[in-house]
Amino acid sequence: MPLSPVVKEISIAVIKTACSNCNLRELCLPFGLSEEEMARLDELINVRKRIKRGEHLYRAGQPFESIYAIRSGFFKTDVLLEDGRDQVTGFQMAGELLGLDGISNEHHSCNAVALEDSEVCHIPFSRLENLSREIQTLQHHFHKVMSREIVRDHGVMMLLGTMRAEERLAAFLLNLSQRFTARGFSHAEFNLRMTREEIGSYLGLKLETVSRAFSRFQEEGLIAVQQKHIRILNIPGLKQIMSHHNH
Amino acid sequence: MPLSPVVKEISIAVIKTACSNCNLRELCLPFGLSEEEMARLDELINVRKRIKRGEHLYRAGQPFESIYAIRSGFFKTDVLLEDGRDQVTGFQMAGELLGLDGISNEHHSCNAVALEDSEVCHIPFSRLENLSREIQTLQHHFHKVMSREIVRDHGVMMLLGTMRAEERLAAFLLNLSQRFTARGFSHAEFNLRMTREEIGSYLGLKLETVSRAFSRFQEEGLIAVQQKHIRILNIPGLKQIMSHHNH
DNA sequence: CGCCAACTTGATGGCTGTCAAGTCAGGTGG
DNA sequence: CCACCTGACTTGACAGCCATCAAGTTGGCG
Repeated sequence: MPLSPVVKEISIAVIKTACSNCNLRELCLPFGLSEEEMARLDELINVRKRIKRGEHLYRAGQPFESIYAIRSGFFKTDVLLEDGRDQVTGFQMAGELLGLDGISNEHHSCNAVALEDSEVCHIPFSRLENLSREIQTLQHHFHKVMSREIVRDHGVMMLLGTMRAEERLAAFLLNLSQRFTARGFSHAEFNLRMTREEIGSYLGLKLETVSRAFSRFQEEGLIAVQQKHIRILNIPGLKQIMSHHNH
Repeated sequence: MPLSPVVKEISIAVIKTACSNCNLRELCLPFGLSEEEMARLDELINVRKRIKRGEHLYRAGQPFESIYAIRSGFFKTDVLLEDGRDQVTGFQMAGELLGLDGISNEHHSCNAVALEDSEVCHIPFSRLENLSREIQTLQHHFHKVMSREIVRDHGVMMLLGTMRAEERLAAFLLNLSQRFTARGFSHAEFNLRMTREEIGSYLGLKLETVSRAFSRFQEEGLIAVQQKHIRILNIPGLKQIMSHHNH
């Protein structure tokens, strides 16, 4: 497990918050809870932090105490190998949880970095465990969230293990589109928060290959790219590329 | 989520069992429990099933009801894409849990196949949730196990995203060796339960590439290969290959 | 003994990495 | 306001790793 160097203090503003008023509660941890149960969750999740673009929410090696729910913004997580190689393991957006990897060792096993100015809800993990021993719905939903993370990771393994560059990028764009849609944003038009290099790292490709694939998609009329701005023009076309698997 | 066809009934022998007598309890779910707590877990995990080599423990698409602890034997899990591609997502051995991916959807998202005659303990999941609402140690340990699975998957993503063929195979062998050691077997000599094709699928390589890498390791005196029998001769050498990352 | 699956080894080709040069956009300072 | 600078991106040329195709070998089992 790579240990990170001493961490400089990051500027985090702290605000009161409440799940019961949060418009993400259908996506996030409170899903399925009654009014009264949600009030109890509110007692626990009462701190919100602002993280500025580029700042770390946590770093690999730091003691694990809390998980975080993204209230707004965009994050990446990445892992570092001893020999200097690193890889982005995921991009997280509003309503998703960060820090689940830290439960296993009592230490975080990856870095979480804000890709834009963001706000997260701070959830002390032992208190969450306490509460989920009392609220079955919460317990079960939390287990589902962890399990979903495992399933997601299997999907990424599939992508990395069996797909070619353009298939990977198509899958990536479709995934982003679907997640933006679930949050009420346009499914067809969005700004990428990450660089080509970060996309490449996530997809197991070099940034040049990502760039070429974007250009190729544009030539074929599947998308319109202008730097970080993406418009998806042909979703079925992308799906076909994703599962072409041609010989 | 790929749905599997109707599943033929598999021959499963059912036996009484008990965690308190199990020599894997330090690796498995009962870890850290008191005598009395373990007795309560025993009430829940009272069925053991035999799975013969080649049989499925469960299939993608089947309703999820239970997780399984491997009592003895060896499994693989794999996922299938709509277009026919598939990939092995993991190899599991004694003391490890199977089925965690099914919690998220109420349906299994992968297939679990025995690679040798095996025995598993059947753990009804809702009863496990009930009990872990009462036993904090059990709850926390279960969370750790799920989290460990996430961390493991990140490691595989790293492997698939950044390593070359020989690095992947070295990492794979070292991982197997370490897990055999943890179970009291020789760290240096073991039989592979899986084919070259299954290793390749897991590592994102073709079977020919796996075979060539084995031959290369043998030429270099790092291992001795005879079909499925492996002797590891030079662990530091393998570690060096794994993290060579040379230019 | 013969068959078959699993494996090994060789030859070739293609995808993607690498190296390099150039373009673009945004931010800073004069 | 504009020039400049820098990081991000694009595009091209080439090379290398691994996939593909093919042939042969091994070992287990009926």
